[in-house]
Amino acid sequence: MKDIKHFLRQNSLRPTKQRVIIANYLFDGINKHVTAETLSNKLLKMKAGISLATIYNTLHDFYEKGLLKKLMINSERIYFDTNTEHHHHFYSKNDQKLIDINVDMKVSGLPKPPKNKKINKIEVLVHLDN
Amino acid sequence: MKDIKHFLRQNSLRPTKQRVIIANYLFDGINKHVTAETLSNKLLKMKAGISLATIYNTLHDFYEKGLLKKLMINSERIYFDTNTEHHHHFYSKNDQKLIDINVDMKVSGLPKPPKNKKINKIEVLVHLDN
DNA sequence: TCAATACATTAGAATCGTTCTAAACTGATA
DNA sequence: TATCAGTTTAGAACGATTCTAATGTATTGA
Repeated sequence: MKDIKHFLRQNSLRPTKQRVIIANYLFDGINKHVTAETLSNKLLKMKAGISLATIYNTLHDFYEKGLLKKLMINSERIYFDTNTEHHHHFYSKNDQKLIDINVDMKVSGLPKPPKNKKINKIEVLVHLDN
Repeated sequence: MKDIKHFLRQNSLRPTKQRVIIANYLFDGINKHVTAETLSNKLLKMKAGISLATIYNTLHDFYEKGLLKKLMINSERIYFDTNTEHHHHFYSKNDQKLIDINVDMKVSGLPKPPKNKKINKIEVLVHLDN
């Protein structure tokens, strides 16, 4: 796709074959949460012969350009989120699945941060049963 | 310590030398956040010759008995928290340090959970700059 | 008290997600 | 279109964690 190439160039990323394929999938307008593994599986199904190393490289390249958000939900794998706006998540441990919470939420009763520290951002993770 | 042995027995854990040493350190009344690595370092300083395997085993044994909470803050290591009450955290990525938030906080504006799912718990992580 | 045994500890190997390496390849540029 | 910086790749390396299986120890019940 032309616009994906343009999009990559705009973000100082050479539109290589692999990056175009991955970007096309990730930025198709539907927000996604992927890990290197889930992305690899998806690409295998699409018969895009992209090596695991490139998948890792590309996710990190995109992350460094601010095209992806990194989520640290559990310590087993790193999730990348195509929704880079500040938002929160439902997390179902059972399904290993994340769901965006796109509504505004307020946290009240927050204590002062420790001396010399400033609050950067507040992350709310809503764990789901079942 | 007598009471630590008793405490371990109460939790169906044999009070072995290693478990007594580790429990004595972890449950000395001061809440702690440890990883296998930080605990290992601490024990090395105390010249308690406890193998890494035992440290992992013990942390998991304590966790399984509900004596520790597992925290998934970043994906590099697993944190164990001696404060097993429901509470939140400040997190300084810079210092790789966690600070308990023990006051009550309220989250408002939460959307309905997805169908057939129930909210288990809400975790608030306050990221600190600097 | 002591032998039997069930449970714990340990060193080192294995595992698994991720990163690194260095050689081959390719998009951009002049 | 030749050059070259940036990219891809297979496979090695890495680091946290788990496993293995041999050795050690707390508990039990006679």
